[in-house]
Amino acid sequence: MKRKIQVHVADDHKILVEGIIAVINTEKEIEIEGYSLTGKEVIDWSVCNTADILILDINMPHYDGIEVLKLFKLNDINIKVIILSSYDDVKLVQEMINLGASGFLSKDSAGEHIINAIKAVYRGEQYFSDTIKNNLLKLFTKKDVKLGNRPESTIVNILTNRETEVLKLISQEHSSLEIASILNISQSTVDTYRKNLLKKTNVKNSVGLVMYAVKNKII
Amino acid sequence: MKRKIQVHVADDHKILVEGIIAVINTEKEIEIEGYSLTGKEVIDWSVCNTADILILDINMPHYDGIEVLKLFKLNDINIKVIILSSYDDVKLVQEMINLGASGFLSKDSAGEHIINAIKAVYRGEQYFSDTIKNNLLKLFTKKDVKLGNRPESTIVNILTNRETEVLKLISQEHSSLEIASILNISQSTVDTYRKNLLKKTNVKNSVGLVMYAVKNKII
DNA sequence: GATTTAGTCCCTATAAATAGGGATGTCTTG
DNA sequence: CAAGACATCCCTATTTATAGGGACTAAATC
Repeated sequence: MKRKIQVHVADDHKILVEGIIAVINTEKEIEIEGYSLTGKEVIDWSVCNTADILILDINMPHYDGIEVLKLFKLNDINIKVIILSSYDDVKLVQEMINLGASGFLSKDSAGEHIINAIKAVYRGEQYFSDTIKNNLLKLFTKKDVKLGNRPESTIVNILTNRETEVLKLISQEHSSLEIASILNISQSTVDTYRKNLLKKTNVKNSVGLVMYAVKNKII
Repeated sequence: MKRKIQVHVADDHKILVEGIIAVINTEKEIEIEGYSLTGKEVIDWSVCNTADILILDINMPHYDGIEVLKLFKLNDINIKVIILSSYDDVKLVQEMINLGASGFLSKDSAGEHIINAIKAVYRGEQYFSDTIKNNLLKLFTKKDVKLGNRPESTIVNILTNRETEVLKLISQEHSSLEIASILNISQSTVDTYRKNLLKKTNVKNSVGLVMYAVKNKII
């Protein structure tokens, strides 16, 4: 008898997890290996897992999806990952591909897409939901136009780790001085990050930064 | 044969909707009347609905849950509503009770709770998920302690119209000077509103104000 | 080996936000 | 009518944030 595709689901919304399990149970070739409700649980589970595919929410308590992926990369854990995202954020997609994610599903897509995504990723292919595909296309066409004029580098602005850290702390209502002491760096450095953040995110002030952070699920 | 409880589900995440439908289908006494994926669809559906209970996400495109409730109230639509929320925001709960909601489920609660919530609300009771219950209790105990000392009025802080206007403009990255010119008042006045907002919302700075605005769906 | 990227730090200024106080007129409500 | 809530304005002073510049190191990339 053919071995079924083993899937692990990680999302902090239990209802959603149950939904995905229900959908997957309609498919003979796939079966649920288990599920996690926090990033921590995923990390613990990953140490000695036997599943083929992990369906991973990017927005979870303790460790979020991106941190999970980073840890996977660090520790050479090679499970295939399908990202489950509320926002179809193209900037995040790029980062997550680099971190080893193979598929991208948005939560507003129908259940049948999960099945297709799992099968595709199991075959070694990449899978993108339609909304994400469209957004990626838009981005690439935009990029080409800009590159035709001048090779501007500020289109796909991925924040650096440090910039993201600072942004998180800003969003937690910390002042530059406080952030400096938390990160053990000088206030000048924090101010530099603030300047770079404003430039990269193309907003006017800290309020804009927070809105950016909220929209991009950084906090 | 006894008539089943008819439930309509409204959430922009189709996977979640399917999950809820799957959970509800395990229960004999309840059946799905249909579902909506946007606030607009809910409004259209509500005009001539036959369902007993609406499970409503507060966070949806076009019209969000709160706007839907407001329209229900305006048009005297009397369906029983169970709110499905990612945040267990107590301040919103209060507003939504006033707008006629009967139940509150957080998305991180298990599927069985949906069944219980539906049955309770169908019987005419109110239903609150555990997290929301705890938060409400906290709020009330806090209130009582304060009232024991001095009748301070600043516990359940509802912002005034003008304060809300200013908060919205702050969240749109405007400076105090800009806000003054937009509202045709002096900058001093805007600064006064900022001070009052900081005090009422109990946050440290503009960043905190924006986070407050986001959490309370003011923007 | 040269270039780029990320992270770090500094200087000089100006603009904006925060903190404390007080004050006036309107309108509603007990 | 007195009390409170709301909206409006002003003053002083300090703290933060923003804007512009430059500069160094380590690591990765070309």
